[in-house]
Amino acid sequence: MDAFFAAVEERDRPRLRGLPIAVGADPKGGAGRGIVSTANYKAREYGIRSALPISTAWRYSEEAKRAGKPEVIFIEPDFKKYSAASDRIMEIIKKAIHKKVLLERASVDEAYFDLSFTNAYEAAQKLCETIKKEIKKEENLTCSIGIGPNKLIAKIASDMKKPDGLTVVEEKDAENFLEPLPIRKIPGIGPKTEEKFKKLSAGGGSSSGGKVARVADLKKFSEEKLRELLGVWGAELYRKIRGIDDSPIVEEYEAKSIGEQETFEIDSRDPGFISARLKALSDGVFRSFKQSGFKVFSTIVVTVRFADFVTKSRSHTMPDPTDSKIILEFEAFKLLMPFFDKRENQEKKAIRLIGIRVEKLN
DNA sequence: TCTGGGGTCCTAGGACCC
DNA sequence: TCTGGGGTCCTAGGACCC
Repeated sequence: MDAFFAAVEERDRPRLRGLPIAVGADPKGGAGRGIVSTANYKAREYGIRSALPISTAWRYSEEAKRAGKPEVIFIEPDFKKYSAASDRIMEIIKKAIHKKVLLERASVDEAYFDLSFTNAYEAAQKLCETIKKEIKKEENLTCSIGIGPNKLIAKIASDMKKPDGLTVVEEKDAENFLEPLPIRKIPGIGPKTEEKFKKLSAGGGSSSGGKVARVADLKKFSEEKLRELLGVWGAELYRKIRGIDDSPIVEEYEAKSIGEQETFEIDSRDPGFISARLKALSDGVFRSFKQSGFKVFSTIVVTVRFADFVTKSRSHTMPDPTDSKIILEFEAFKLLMPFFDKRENQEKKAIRLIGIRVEKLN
């Protein structure tokens, strides 16, 4: 889906049509914590995009206002609404593919489906055009679709002509399609890996060659070299940049963990306050755990992020799996305690965030 | 710029077992 | 005397994705 959360809000509030919209944390007049979840395309012209601190987005909006442009509309996310829209969109796709093939809901606004039953790229394209039209008609939302020989190519293709795009990359063109792309376009290459390669020369150590910026540059590395640089993931990457991906479409998968975390409005050193928040988070996690249908959990993880963003976690695996809310709270509290201790927290740093998560679910 | 909240997967060291 | 090799589980941290 294109700018999904923002698009839903814009759709539901006709008076906002055409205005810059940022869905995310409450900006609180520039003092808000948190980030932008989704910016619509108008807001992107202001430099506002996903993951931008909401305080920065607020500043950009103020600057635009002074320049005589419309100010940004800030909206807090309504996940229930997006999830309901997502459900309806998935139904539209299911209907279009006759329920006979696999549909993987990769996230609230992203899905993979197997179009090989169409037997030809042209027919697949036709079907996707129908799906786009149907989503536009039923939900008044646009999406961008990529068609390719595997999930990797399809995903990258879907991003090529946003918004409202449809991109087809046939198997024979896959390698040529990838070569000119910045390496960041490969799912799994994030900011750190991009930086790492920027510092390397494209010759894989040889003196010639510029920086490794594009997939074509990455292809000069041997599989062994990529493995050395990135471990197991390096070997996968070697195949990915050649357009090879045999990951299957997975209809449903089981959760491996359930957790909640919370960034405080103001960093805190108050054990009473922090413990109370931990209890509230435990309650929430326990509720989700119960709803999930799992019967027991074995491991509890408590996370603490300090004011300087240094993040620590402590975990405990119990000898016997449990379904007890009391045990969850008690063990979480035991894991949190050391962070109030002088030895663990020598400078008595204030705490910015705490989180709790349960794992080893059964 | 000053960094959310929900997750997944990988790595590396240490304990422990045979 | 001073010590193998294979494997699993636990813990903590880090990178990444939407």
